[in-house]
Amino acid sequence: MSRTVDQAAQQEALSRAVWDVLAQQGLERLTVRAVATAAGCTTGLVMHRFPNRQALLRHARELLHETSRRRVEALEAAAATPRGALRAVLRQGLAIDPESINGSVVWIGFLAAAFADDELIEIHRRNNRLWRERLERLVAAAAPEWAARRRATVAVALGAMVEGAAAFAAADPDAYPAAVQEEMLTETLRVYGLGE
Amino acid sequence: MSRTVDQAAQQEALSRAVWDVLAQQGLERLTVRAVATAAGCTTGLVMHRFPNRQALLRHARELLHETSRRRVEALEAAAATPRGALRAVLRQGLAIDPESINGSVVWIGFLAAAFADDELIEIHRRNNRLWRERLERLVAAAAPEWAARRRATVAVALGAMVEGAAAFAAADPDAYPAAVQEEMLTETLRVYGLGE
DNA sequence: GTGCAGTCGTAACAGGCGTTACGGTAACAT
DNA sequence: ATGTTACCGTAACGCCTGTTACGACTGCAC
Repeated sequence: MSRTVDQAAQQEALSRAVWDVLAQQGLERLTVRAVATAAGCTTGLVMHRFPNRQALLRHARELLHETSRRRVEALEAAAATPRGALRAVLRQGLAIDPESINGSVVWIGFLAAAFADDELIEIHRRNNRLWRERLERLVAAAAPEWAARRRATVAVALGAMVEGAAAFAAADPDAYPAAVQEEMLTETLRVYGLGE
Repeated sequence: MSRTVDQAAQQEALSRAVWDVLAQQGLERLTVRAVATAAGCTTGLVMHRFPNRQALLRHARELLHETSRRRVEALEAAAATPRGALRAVLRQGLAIDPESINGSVVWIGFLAAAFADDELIEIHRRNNRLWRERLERLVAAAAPEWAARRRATVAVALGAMVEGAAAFAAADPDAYPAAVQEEMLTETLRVYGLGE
């Protein structure tokens, strides 16, 4: 064997650099060179770790999904009640602080990129369907008496609302402050009979 | 004077070409050459009509806002009741047929591009705030007894939900068919006491 | 110590990008 | 008819892109 480095850690660092560039410079400036600069290396390392730019973006996308899935699962496990879990999981999808605003910008960037990359759109669909199933499970736990169809409809409504609010807030944080987003979520859960 | 052409019509045709490229090829392939090809001309005409690429994108963005505003106003005027108007206006924001799915893809593309263009984000904010005010007015007309705060909260909730659903449907039309989106909207209006 | 394999920076490549320059053409004013 | 002016295709410019090739370096095996 020759010199050993932590390849997975390098891939993760490069993926984080992808997120940074996407959040701070936008999709159009998401170049291999910009990612390398953000990661503090050169294109040599980037192209050594990934076969091409597409593979880099896909790995960054997968890692982002995995990261947010883990965060969501922790929230779900820590919640005291099913309704608390539902609210906590939905709340983390909002863009209510600099970090989550960044996350939403990155999310939109990846979505826009996915329309020009079959594999990226596939990753999006797979993870979005998992997200939707999770919401259905949470809604079912929060309102066990509901029929499956109502659960599904409400899960879609809540998921779409959170995602749309995050997009609005990412593009115009002053117009959509945290309090507005939180009240929107609380109020919608309440009228659906899912308030705590 | 010299030869006369309809400059506004040309700008509109080029803007439509921008939408087409954005919908069919994505933001990354939205080049001046691609727009020219889609419009059936050369880069010569594009650069003759617009000082640069940014101005082209901004014009296309403004025109898109104006077009959808006109469509919304027609729907509003044609509605029989305030609640019918609210529902019709929200409904047109969904992605429920090939045309509106295209529109949503374009919307996401412009939003992603706006994060790297100060003037594009300004255009987005201005129009998004107008959109939000329109929803507040429609909610006020549909529920005159509500306090201003509740009107505002519900307007944000409904607007965000529609935008999020359109984004989900654009990325995964099979998973979010028209019926699912419509039921989501109908159900949410109903629980908010805004059903017809 | 020597060989070797993985590491990754440097430099170059071809291709595509936005933009500019130029010139032939076409319609209007006179 | 002629001059003039806007039109817009063609071709080129320099820049930046993703990708490849190369080679110096590094640490392990023996």
